[in-house]
Amino acid sequence: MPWGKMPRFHGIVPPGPANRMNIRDFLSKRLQAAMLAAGIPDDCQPLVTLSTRPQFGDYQANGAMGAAKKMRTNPRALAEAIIATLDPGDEIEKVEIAGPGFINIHLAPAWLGDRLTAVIDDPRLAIGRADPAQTVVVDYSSPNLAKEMHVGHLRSTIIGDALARLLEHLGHKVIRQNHVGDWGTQFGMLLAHLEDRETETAADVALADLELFYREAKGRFDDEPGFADRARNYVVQLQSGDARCLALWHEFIDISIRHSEAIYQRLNVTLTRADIRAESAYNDDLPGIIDALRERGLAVEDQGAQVVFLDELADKEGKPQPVIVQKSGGGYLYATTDLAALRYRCHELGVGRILYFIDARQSLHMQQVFAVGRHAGFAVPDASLEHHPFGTMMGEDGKPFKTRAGGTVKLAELLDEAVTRAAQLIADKDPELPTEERNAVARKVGIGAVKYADLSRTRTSDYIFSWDAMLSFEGNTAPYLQYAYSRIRSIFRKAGIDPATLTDPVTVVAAQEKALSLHLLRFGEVLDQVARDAYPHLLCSYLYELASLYMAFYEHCPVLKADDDALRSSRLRLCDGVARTLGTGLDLLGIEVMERM
RNA sequence: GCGCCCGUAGCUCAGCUGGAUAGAGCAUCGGCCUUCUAAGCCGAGGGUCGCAGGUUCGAGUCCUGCCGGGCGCGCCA
Repeated sequence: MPWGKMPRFHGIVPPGPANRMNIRDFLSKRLQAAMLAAGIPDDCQPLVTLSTRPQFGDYQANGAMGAAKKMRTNPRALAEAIIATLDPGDEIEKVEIAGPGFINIHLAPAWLGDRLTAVIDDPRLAIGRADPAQTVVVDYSSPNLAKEMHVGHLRSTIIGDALARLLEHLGHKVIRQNHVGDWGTQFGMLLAHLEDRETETAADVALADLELFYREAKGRFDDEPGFADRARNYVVQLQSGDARCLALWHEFIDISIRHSEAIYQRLNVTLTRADIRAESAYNDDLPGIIDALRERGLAVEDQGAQVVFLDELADKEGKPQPVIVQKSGGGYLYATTDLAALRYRCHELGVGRILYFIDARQSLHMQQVFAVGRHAGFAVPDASLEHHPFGTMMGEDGKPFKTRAGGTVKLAELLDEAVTRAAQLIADKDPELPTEERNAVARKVGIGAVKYADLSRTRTSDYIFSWDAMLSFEGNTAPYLQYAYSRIRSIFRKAGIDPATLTDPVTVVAAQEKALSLHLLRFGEVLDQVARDAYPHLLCSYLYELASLYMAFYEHCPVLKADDDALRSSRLRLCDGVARTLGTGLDLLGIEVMERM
């Protein structure tokens, strides 16, 4: 926005239903204004953060120390000068100076209660819709259709889905792109094997175990004389559009897609067949990509291949590193396909932002695709191209993950085990739950635990796969959050109250209520941060802390048996706010909640 | 050789533009179910934040070097 068109504020407006400013930003602006009034240069930041301990208030401003250094003055005296000019309004109850010049801010409980009441009154919990909305492509999951989905596919699928849900919730137009691998040499191998198998049994039966089918084909490819040649011949025929090969290929792809669809459905992942835009969809575009690169002088022939050398991809000595876009035999590579996909997304889908959730090992590849894509004009200049990498899954020995047999753990097996264990636990804890409900709860708990175990880790780090951690139902896990939700719903069920009918204000009295209120008011801030940085673990941490604070509140503050009616209705509303925040947050992570568990 | 990521409690991990006494979960030990679901709550022990320098009033966080682990670096995807 040009400066001239900036709205003119005659004061710093506190957060309210009409604006989405979070408390920290609000306090920052209020502090900044006070600093200016105290004669502090405007390049000094107030540095407002959450306080580390209750005795240091709710928020603290650490900017006085830095400013004092710049001004060569005493930091405590400067802090005094700042709070002398600070307008506390109705929002700030008390401001104190501590240590070398920390400014500790205590918010007014009455204001917190008013603010929280407004948030709870809002069906969207004061989470606004982006204006203008952005068109965002989220590229995720993208399994190889030659094989069955295994635990290694979890990260991209689940993290990508969480971001797609979140961006949609924030009002953006999200286009999911499942860039499945359905093309290339390995499919020749599978087709040759499929053709042989089809004569003896139905393809569906042969493909009941995709992984086994792949291994059989691979085995024949490596050992059986003549098989590899047949496989390669299939690839050539496939790419030249041979009808019989295409029919066979379609049959295989269809079965493989049905498998991944079944996994998505079990995982509560929003991807559908309509979101698939496979590698093969770009097959006809590939010659044009090479032509365009050559016309612009970007691709040159080198050792028989078409290669792009870019200065910005140079090594330390300034020697440009190669990006091969066409093999010496004329074949295309996945860089070529990714460039075609990039062009399609930028020029046909018209995106403002593309998020790729792809393994960190492909960082260099993504960097190359982005760089070449920009130079070639496949990417539009104002589109944000973002690779959000994730780490490698390691075994318990700290080395890349393999099962004892040397293979991978199938996703379907992991999910089965999770649901089975959850069902067992429910049978022990609550044998009276009707069978149908028990199954539904077991599914939500088991699947939720698996997803949360993955989502709650920092995306970029390598991580260790452990059955126990994946299938734990205690501590910082999805079931803990679901349990907190169910406990709240149980209160409303017991009281026979529909929380949507409540209109009473929240009054913040007990310490547990204050901590809970402050935390609830940070929800929007966390969502914005996750939408920007694509780190779902931040939302997990937020929700876990919310549930923790609620559990403490639950133990210490009776709701239905509160001392008086006003307190009772205030606490009921607080419960409702927590339940809806937990429910919304978990839904954005693709994790379901339940009325009882 | 070059590049990217990582190294925090016995184990698995957080640690938000550098802030005050580095936090959780699991595991261990001790309490709490005649009161809204004990998948819970309260408490205890457990750390030279890989090592060494540097910048800073202040470093787990920033810079340099080293050690250790993972990954990537021309015709696989």
